[in-house]
Amino acid sequence: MSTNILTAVAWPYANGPRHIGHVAGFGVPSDVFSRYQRLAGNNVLMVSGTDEHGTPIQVQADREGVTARELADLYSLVIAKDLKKLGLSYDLFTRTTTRNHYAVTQEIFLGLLKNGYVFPQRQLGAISPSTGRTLPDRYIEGTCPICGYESARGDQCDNCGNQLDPADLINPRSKINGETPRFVETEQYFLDLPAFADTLGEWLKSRQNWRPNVQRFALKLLDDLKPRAITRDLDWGVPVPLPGWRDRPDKKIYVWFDAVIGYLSASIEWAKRTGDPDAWRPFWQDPKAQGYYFMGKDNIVFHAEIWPAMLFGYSGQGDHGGEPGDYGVLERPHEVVSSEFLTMEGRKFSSSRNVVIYVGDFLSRYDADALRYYLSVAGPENQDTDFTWAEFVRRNNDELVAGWGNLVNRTISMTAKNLGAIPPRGTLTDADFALLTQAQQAFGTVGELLARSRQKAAITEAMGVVRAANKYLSDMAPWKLRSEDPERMATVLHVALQVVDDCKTLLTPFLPSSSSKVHAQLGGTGAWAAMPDLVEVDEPTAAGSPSYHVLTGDYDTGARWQSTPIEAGRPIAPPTPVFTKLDPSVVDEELARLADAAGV
RNA sequence: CGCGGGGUGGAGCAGCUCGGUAGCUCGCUGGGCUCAUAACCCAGAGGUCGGAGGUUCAAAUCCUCCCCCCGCUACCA
Repeated sequence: MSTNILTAVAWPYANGPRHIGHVAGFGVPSDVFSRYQRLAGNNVLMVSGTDEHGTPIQVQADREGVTARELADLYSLVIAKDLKKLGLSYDLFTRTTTRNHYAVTQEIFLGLLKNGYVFPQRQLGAISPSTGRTLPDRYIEGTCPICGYESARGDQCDNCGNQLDPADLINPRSKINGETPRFVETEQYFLDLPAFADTLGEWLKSRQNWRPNVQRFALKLLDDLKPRAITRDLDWGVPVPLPGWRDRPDKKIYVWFDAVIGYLSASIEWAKRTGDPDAWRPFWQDPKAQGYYFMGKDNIVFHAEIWPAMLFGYSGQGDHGGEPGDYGVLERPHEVVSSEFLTMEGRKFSSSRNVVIYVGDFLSRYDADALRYYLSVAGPENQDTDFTWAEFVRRNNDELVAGWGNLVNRTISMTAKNLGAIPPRGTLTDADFALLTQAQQAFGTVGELLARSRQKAAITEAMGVVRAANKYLSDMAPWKLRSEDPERMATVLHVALQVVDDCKTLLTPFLPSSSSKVHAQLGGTGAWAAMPDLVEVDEPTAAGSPSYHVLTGDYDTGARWQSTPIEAGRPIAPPTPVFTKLDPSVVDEELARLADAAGV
């Protein structure tokens, strides 16, 4: 009995390349989870895409002298290529600028409106006089009316710490171009969040097994629910689907409102591409389906509060009641899996200050699995963690290479040199049996940890089997048996090879590329862990729209989360190292590169 | 009193929900082995768990107060 599992991965924002902190939050954990669930025999739909609307894209486009669309085109592709290189197994990684996404967003908006959860209201907001666009608080600075600090932000003074209203700033100015913002009353649509206070509270309290910090944080948010504007004065975004609004160049749907709808629109797009337009429904409408949402902690508010509220409202389940829209009653997140933050050599990642390592740069110099290993074993799963190059090199060399890589290498090398093929096994001793049992039981323990998103504990457990196998080889010393007792040597190698094969499977969610290599070195045929493809596509049902690139793939290779008996007789060739040992000098090189970029 | 997370041997972390001789990985010291990308295995040194107080037969684990670090504060995961 397999479960339908929706892996909903936070949508990277396409105003520039993404750094390793981003993929630590949403990328690697969601892929580890999905790959495990597929191995475990569940139906997984993993969707995401680039988030391409909103002011920051527009601002960045202006800065680079291109249109918002051109900027989004550029970085959407850059990001997709990076994620492909990391081996993230999206069923569909698309974009928010598709016709399909616009249509789904507008349907959700109208459904909420019809049920009374969206209403218009006038609001005082800052506008850039030169462009007529909304100027978000964070783009406004001025002199603090309380302490006189000259670089106070629109929402808060960094000097005295007081919360501010941008309209109160003395000499307010735009951080984009220095002009003085105009504060005008404009009409916007609002999402009636207070109408979901009870529904959300009940739902959140009923959630089991969430990471406790996430659940606590989400519940706390409910204490202060206010209606939230879901439109903006902006010409870059999804049109508001109402008479008198649809064609207005200065009113669009708020980027966050459309971004979270991406999970649904991407599922629908995926279904259309499979040839069964209804294929998305089992992942969204079946109460037994499970949606897991992966993100960094700054996104909790959108996934544990706003998105569920939207789903409740669309399904007619808030204080105002209502009827479900065309998509029917939609299921809420089963679990919001949020990571904490990764810092960089003790400092916060900052693209603007060049305290950053971009995914693309990283992967041009180091293997994807080296990064995936680091992020899995030392990532910000439950607390903020610091990325240091010294730690990266150490983890790579002392754990990945010396532990797992060496186990593979010594076992296969000995087999190739002495036997040339997987030997049959003779009578098993207690020690043989103990090791084989430990490996088999690991499928239960590691699997259970992965299902609960305890990935650090899971990979640590898997590496424990690697260590046990290395110890087993030392204890058995098969190299001494070559002349004394070749038959016993064959059995020892058989056991070791079996456990290497088991470890390969146990580590597949974390290290898909290298597990595939091990699979091949053990004489396995066919693909083991499939990788995503980057393909250029057209809109499924909107002829004439521009084509675009998506990530997709067929990930069912038949691999399963279990110990599979190795076949005696399969030829074994001398191995080539699976992992690359790094020279300690890369630490200094990278630190120099970083200092150079930051202009320190 | 804005909110959240954290302070455990040299480094990175687990344990704390359901209190009972402090655990893991790495590093270090000594030894073994030589199949393996000088990798692997064994032994050992090293912490009294940010500080103070309290509850208890017993606290890293519960309560109170304080100190320090990090992040968030709503279009930079």
